[in-house]
Amino acid sequence: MSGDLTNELRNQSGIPELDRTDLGILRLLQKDARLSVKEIAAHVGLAPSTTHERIRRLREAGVLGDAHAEVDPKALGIGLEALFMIELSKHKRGTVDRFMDDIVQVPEVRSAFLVTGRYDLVVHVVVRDTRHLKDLALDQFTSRPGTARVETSIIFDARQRHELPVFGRS
Amino acid sequence: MSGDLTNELRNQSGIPELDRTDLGILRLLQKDARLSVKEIAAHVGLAPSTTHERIRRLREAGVLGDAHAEVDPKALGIGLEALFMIELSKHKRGTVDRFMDDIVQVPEVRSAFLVTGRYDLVVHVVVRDTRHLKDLALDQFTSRPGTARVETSIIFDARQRHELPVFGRS
DNA sequence: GATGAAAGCAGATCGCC
DNA sequence: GGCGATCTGCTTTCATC
Repeated sequence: MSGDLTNELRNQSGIPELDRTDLGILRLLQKDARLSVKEIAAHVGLAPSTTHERIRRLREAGVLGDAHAEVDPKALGIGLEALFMIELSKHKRGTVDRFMDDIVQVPEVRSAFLVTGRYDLVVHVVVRDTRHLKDLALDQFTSRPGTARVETSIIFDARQRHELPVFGRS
Repeated sequence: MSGDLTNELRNQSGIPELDRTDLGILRLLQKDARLSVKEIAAHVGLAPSTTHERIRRLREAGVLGDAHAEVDPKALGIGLEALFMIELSKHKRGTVDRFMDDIVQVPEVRSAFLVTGRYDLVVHVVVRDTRHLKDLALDQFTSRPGTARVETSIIFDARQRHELPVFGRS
């Protein structure tokens, strides 16, 4: 491992310069992380060895992160998903950071957002059924110190994009 | 390929029975989809060939889906994320489904949830900056037919879990 | 940087238990 | 269903340009 290689890729803002090929590689791996180097090479028009080196550098620079497999929630007994919209009573840094750290440890929590606006937190949870949702809301959220109010929104339909857009830097 | 193998795994509810080993494999691949079959085999205590067959069956049954690589948003010029909380004026099936289909095609949209409660939709978007966020809100959401009101919540902090909990079926 | 060749290793198949 | 041997093909490295 050479830290110097990483620095070569980075400009003063700490963000590596990415060319069309890099962006192509990132796009393909966001769509399907199980693509072989050979397949990616064919798509971006380079040799497998070159493509392999590009991928290695993108990983080393932290631009390309881990890959995560999707699993069918129903197969795990997840029958219901919901959003908790939460208002906090205290807004001190320590309290809020602690709250985020704590709830992300709750198994049913899939993601948590600290936001501006009417609510302070939006938390996406997965549960077995409505009974489970009630228990989760009461045990882990409504009763938590620092929580002023929790609104529960059942999720009827969810859509996901796995490819981030590219805006460049100017 | 044999469709019969899939059916062997499934019970009358269309969900395959999963044993401890299957759940272990799913847990590992959710955490890191790039683990080799050999590494997974070592963790679950089976031979690589057996583990390989387990993984093949989980994929065939649709329990194990695609894998997606994470990319650093900053490297793509994404400087800001937000949630749009949307109230619709029409709640007919066709209108709502169409709305979901449309917005998930917008490059800045990362996920969209159709929910119960005060709002009808919660949409997670990624943008370059506040100017970009304003343009996106006005051009793609506020002005869209069927939209009654849009509240914008800037995301200060976001946490994600990649491992789903297991609730079993009883 | 990119390349092709070589080496090393993982994925995939199969007969057997 | 699980196992180990086998074969194939990909990943990874490296000398060369």
